[in-house]
Amino acid sequence: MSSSAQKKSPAKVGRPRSNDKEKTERGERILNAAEELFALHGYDGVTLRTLANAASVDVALISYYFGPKQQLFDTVFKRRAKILNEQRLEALQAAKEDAGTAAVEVERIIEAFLRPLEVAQESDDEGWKNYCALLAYVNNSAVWGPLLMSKHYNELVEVFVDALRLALPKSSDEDLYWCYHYMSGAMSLTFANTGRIDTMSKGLCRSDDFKAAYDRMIPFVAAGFRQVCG
Amino acid sequence: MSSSAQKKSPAKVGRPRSNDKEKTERGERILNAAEELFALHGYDGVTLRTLANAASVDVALISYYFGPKQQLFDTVFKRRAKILNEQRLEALQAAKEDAGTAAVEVERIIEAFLRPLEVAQESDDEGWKNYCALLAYVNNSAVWGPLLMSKHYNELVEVFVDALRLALPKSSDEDLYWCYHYMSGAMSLTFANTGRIDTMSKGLCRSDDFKAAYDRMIPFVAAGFRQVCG
DNA sequence: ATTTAAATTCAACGGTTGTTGAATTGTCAA
DNA sequence: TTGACAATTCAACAACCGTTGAATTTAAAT
Repeated sequence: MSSSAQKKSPAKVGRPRSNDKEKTERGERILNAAEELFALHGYDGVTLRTLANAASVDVALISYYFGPKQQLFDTVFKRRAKILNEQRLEALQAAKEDAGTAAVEVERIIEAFLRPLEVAQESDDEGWKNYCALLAYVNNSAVWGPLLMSKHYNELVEVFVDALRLALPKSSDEDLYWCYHYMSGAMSLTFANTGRIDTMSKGLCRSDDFKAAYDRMIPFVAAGFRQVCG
Repeated sequence: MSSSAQKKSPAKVGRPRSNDKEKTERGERILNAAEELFALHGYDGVTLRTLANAASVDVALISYYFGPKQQLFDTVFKRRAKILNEQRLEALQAAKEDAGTAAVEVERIIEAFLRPLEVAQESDDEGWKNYCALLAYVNNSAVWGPLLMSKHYNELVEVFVDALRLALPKSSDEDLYWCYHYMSGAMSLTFANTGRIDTMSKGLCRSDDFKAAYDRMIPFVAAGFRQVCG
């Protein structure tokens, strides 16, 4: 009889046959698992071996595909940023067209900014929920935030602040950016999905009731903008 | 000639003379450095050796004083929670006394909840700024949040939600808790002090201009509460 | 049919991790 | 004075870290 305590499958070496392909490719599986684990434990809380295990892949394959760990993190973060920005810009564009020559209302702008995130978090693709949690981590990190957020989201912010400036003509830019900051914070904590509101409210509210979260968040934020920037 | 590349001081072994005592005791120095490093890099991003170096202390001393790493983290988080809660409850109590038999106004409640944090962040004791950043980290972490936030801050939350319920008698508890959640998020991102608003606003706003942050945050949040819970 | 390249596993590398035990030096009470 | 104990350093532990090179198998190109 062979060696005892044999835990893993035989694991054949070499390039695999192309006919026995898996449902999701290995590269994608690594990114999905990385998304989830980085969001949950942060950059330093995830080891490549844990990740490899979660993705059912050999450790060395991660480096082979994505280079050093930092570069993998970058790739994960970048992956969904483009899609998200497009959806939000599209929503803002639609609001602009509805408004015609008039300035878009504050509520509509906030709606265009936030609602796509509800859609993402409620998506069948579980990965979107993980990505949002990752976004929360990066946004709140003094190490990653300044690099990654600016690089991938500053352009979007400019467009929305421009729209808000038109909707709130009496406001100063200083007021506008601070209010944007509060909105960003409220959004981030919703992303983080920590389950804290569940225990706080003794089960009355649920962290993953995204409809409830965004239906209230949009009027909350809009009223805040009007108050400070009106 | 002795060994070259001698970097550290001689480092005498054994208990030090009690007359050559340092300005801040070693135990306290460890906690201060831990506060700063954990806030900046998260739990897994800090090694005990880095910490020991930052606190000018031998690695083994950390375990000697505070036990395993997790326990140290707990101790750091716990240290300032009590003081902070007391100051906020005091502020709320003062507002209640001003109001007499009437319910306290929303603005005053939010003020009592948030203003002590501005005071803390502006304190001469740099440690308070670090603690706030740590609070942001814990609050946004799905790993630490549920444990530590509930343990040390749930009682305070109850008191403030009770006050808000009185100030907004038409509101449902569900609305109240969600609005509290948005406030908590806006506050957390301000704590995090990532410097992102600086680059976003091209230098117009500064992350560490706490007066500017809280002077706008209080009316922003109050208006949000009124809108959703009015 | 041969060669080249891609995809994979395995084993190892030097370095780092949290933690502990032994040794050392000082304090303080008996 | 002695003895218990507190505070500190040092050295070492096994485990784990990210990364790389060699070997192997298959696919694709010539």
